[in-house]
Amino acid sequence: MTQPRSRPAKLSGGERLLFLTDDQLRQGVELMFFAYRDMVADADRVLAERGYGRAHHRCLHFIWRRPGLSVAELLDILSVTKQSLNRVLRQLVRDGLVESRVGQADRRQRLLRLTPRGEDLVRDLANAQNARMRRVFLEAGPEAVHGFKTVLAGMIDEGRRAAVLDLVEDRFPEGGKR
Amino acid sequence: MTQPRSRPAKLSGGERLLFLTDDQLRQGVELMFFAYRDMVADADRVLAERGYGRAHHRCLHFIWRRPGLSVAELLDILSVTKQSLNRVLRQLVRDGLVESRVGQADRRQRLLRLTPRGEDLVRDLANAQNARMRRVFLEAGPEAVHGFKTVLAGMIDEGRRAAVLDLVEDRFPEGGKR
DNA sequence: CATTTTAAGTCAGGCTTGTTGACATTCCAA
DNA sequence: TTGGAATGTCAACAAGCCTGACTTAAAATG
Repeated sequence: MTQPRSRPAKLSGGERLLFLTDDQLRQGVELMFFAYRDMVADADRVLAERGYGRAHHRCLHFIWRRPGLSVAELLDILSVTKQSLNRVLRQLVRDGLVESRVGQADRRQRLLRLTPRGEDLVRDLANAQNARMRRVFLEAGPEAVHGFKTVLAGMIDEGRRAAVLDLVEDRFPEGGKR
Repeated sequence: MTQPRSRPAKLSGGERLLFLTDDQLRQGVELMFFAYRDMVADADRVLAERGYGRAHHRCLHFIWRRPGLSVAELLDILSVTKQSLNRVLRQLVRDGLVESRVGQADRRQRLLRLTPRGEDLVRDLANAQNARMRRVFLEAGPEAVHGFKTVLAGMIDEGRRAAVLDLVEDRFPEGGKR
């Protein structure tokens, strides 16, 4: 930091590791900040119309992805405290977007699923957010998208990475759970 | 740069547009969520030791990047309200991490720069965050990193993209401003 | 010069989303 | 049967964002 950014020409043939300078890393971090901010803004607009926030979005999204999951499983995905999740979940149940059933096998559990109205909102949110992604993916091309995903996957904490990728890529190693 | 770089094969076959399915878009969004969350956690740990939050980090970071910028310019980069920024900025000035000087050309302005102690904290924060980026970039390789950046850049709101990329890539088109 | 506009800062109050702590319920295993 | 673990709820608080309504100072404008 505070070093002169030397910039010796472009990536020339045998030039390796030039993409690992502090400057390159900083650019990666800054791009994550700006891109993430603008990405979530799309969904925020839809949420604001209905008086919800990002916490509600995340909650709805992962219930949609794994219908019938327990509160504990959702807690694990979101990495928040159960008290924090519960406030949000209570609103969604009260408003009829999420249904909470007592588990049959273990009656301590509450198993969550979307109601039809919940599915409607999730669809609206996905449409808002996917529009940006679709345009960008199309412009950038499959090569770039592949690199994008590779880097993002690598940024996930090592200990959780496998489980998160199972979720994202729709593999369900513990799938018989409900 | 935004051109699809014509490297055939290498990906999952010769199929076209398969990377634009709703499922692929969803994966992109989810990966952004998980990767961003884990990335900022690195800096959060350093911040928590000193009693600061992410708002302080962003503030310090962009003052470091553009020493001598005005409050209005910082406001524009961060896209928050001045009340919100001011609370944070006041703490940083009080704690001696940021210096606020009256502008010479326009004495209404307050021009911001880091003190040596501010630079120390920025360095610590950058080290914490860069460690993850460096490992990931190294593992993923320059091709993937290029794709990563291309996609992120495309996700920035079109109206602001050019200005943001000037900032990120260290070009200063409006650089004579102070 | 008088007026208007701009830059910055402040006070008051509200919302979302995160936190801890205390507690009730349910299940299971010693 | 009893104690511990898992699950969920209630209450209180903090961070960090927001809006709205000002004030002060300086610059720009007519």
